[in-house]
Amino acid sequence: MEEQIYKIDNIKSFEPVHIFDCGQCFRWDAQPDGSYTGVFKGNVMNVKKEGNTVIFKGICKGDIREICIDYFDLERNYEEIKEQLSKIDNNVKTSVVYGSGIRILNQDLWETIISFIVSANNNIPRIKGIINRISKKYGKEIEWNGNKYYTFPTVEELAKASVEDLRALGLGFRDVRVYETTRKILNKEVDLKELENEKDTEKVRETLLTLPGVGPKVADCILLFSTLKRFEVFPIDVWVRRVMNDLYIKNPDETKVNKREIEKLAKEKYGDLAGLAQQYLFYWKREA
DNA sequence: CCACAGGACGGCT
DNA sequence: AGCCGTCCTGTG
Repeated sequence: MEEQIYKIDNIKSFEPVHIFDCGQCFRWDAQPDGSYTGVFKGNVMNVKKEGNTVIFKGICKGDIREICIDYFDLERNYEEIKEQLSKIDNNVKTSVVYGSGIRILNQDLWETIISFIVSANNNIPRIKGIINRISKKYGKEIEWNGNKYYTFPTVEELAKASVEDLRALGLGFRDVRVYETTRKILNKEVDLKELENEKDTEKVRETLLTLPGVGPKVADCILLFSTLKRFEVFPIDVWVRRVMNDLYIKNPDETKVNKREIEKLAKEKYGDLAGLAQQYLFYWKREA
């Protein structure tokens, strides 16, 4: 396949470091020149920002422009979203300025499910290592500029892995969860196509929760960070709990803060933009 | 040696 | 329902 290039001048609300380091994805790596290279949906791509221009370059399965518009959520008006969020309070306003170039990626549902099952009680370097090893062993190889990249395996490809195979890749106790979830999706006990067409968010969440390894937090991450694109959900992890407690609740012991209290607060304050608010707050608090 | 990391799960009250 | 110990592994 031929390399393609797509360039956007005068782009707004697009900062590679914000997008790839705000915790939504695991397959993008910073390059020595400050650009990022990643593999998604069978494509290999490099993203570089020079001034107000973004250059997308890569080996794509279709038209690079259409692929980027979809994956990087380019048709959504983040300027307007940030303006709305800034009106809520000064905390959110500060976080929005801090992570002004964040965008929520349109990631493959299947890959997002497995990735966030792997993320449970885990740290980012190790999560990335595990997903890379899974891809190298069960995905397809793509060569570009003398480097080899590996697509995230399809359901059928990953179904070839036994529990022992997964354990050998370093998944730890998550091996059985990934194995069983793969089986459930393979035999259509959970049909991902149907899930993508389901309008009712609560129904989608309930279905996700039937997958081994998918609890409340992982389900919300899948709802927000995949093609399901539910911007109203508010994934609560230790960092978000910490932020919400520091900013609003102010309980001396943050581990005692009730999760439902945080959910209620997020819904009241952020409404349908709760997921986006979560991303700005998370990035702000974790980096600063 | 120990704590901890972007939780889930099962077995208790 | 809520609480709590345990689950693999690498890093400090």
